[in-house]
Amino acid sequence: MREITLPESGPKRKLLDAAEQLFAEKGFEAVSVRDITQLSKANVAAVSYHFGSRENLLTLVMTRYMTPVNEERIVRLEALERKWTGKSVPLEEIIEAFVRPLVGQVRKSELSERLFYKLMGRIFGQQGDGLPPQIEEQLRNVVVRFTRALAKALPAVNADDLAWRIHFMVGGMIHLLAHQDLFQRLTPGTSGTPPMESIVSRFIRFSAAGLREGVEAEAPTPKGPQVMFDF
Amino acid sequence: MREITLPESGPKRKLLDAAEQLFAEKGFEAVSVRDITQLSKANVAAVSYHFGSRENLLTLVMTRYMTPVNEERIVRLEALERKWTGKSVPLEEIIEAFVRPLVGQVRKSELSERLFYKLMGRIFGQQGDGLPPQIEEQLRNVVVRFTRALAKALPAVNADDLAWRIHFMVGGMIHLLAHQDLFQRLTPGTSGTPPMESIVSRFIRFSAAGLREGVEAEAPTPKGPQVMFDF
DNA sequence: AAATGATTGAATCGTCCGTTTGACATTGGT
DNA sequence: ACCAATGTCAAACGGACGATTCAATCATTT
Repeated sequence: MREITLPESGPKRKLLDAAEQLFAEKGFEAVSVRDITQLSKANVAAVSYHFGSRENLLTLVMTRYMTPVNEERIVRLEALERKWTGKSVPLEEIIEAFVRPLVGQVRKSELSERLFYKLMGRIFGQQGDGLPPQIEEQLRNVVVRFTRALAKALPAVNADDLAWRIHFMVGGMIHLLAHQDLFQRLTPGTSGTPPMESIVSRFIRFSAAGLREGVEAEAPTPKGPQVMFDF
Repeated sequence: MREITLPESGPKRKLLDAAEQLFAEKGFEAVSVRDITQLSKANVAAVSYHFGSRENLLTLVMTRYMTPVNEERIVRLEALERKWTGKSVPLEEIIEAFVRPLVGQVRKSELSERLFYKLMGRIFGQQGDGLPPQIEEQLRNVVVRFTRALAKALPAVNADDLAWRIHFMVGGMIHLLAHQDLFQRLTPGTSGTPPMESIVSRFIRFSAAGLREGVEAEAPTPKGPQVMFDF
């Protein structure tokens, strides 16, 4: 699993951390290099000097966590396919392999949980314009691989239907990341934000139900107490 | 149902149409006043003259279809509650009342279907920062009303769970709008874009299944042929 | 201590932005 | 025909942007 190596301290690291924080808070287009250098108490020229250009810094921020996430997704999926050779992989485990890596990367950043997920959401939301080509390709690969796996897990669902259902699921995930905080403001009745783990668990159940809509034996999953995932 | 009145032709209308097109294509922040006036063959000063400021034009574009959509959502929901007084409103009909108004407004713009939905998706995606306060309030109201209705339709689902499931559903809808075209590039195996109507139908089924996940009598809906909605 | 290369700082470049100005053209009512 | 209101236009404004320059400073090695 490739890691993007960076100095643990120093001005370069400070710039990157500031950039991440501001990008997460205000979005990629709304942050100037002057904002970044001001927050990290560096000179305006620092970004050009250390990263070459604002654009480079931007793709570095985007790549830094996104690439490990996408690689872990593939690794997890392949592990599942190895584990269930012959048999079909349970739907919930596939979805978990898709979402879980996001939770796993959160601790590797200096950002708060809230900002980290927001940053991830913003990156995913850029799909179609503004994403570095490498990430676009990673995402395409991930979608293709997971679509194949889900098709195997749901042979009764026609290909077009399945593709759209995956589309909806991905949308739900992006929204969950980007607007986790907004959720509170819109639904004041609910109790405070639960830990991401329990939200992910809810997301997996929601998506699984949506994906297997209309399938006969509605759930081959044991209906017992929920210790299926350790969160 | 309030309408935003605008001249059917003239430079003001031309500016607005150009603005809508460009905002839909490139996003709100990526379009300059000069882009707009150039496309509509007007002078740079035209936007300031006719709309006061770029900001005003922006909120006008955002309000123009969004307000009717949100109002129609409420109207439809109230109609459903009248129709099913006493009984609980079927889940699918509530979701339809939530999504359908978007399809209804598409013909009122000069934009192609593709661009119109993209514009709507961009507006929804701005939630949290950059939306005119009036629209934020409309959305909050819509979410509250529909949450109440869905809670009645799904008494077995606990409030927190339901709120999150709605959150996921909304995310799916936004993604569907904003990245309808992206869907194709990511899943090349599928046949060409079906009409929005059939996508909406798929979305309703997906969301309904996700919302009622874990509920005992899995579907009180007739399992017969699908003439439930006329699309 | 001197020399060398890496980093910083202040100033400045050219460009694009939204908006304003003031001269000019068009229109419609009297 | 006149005038006032309305609309259009090229030009320019001040500001923010990303990037660059170049001298000053720092750290490391010799």
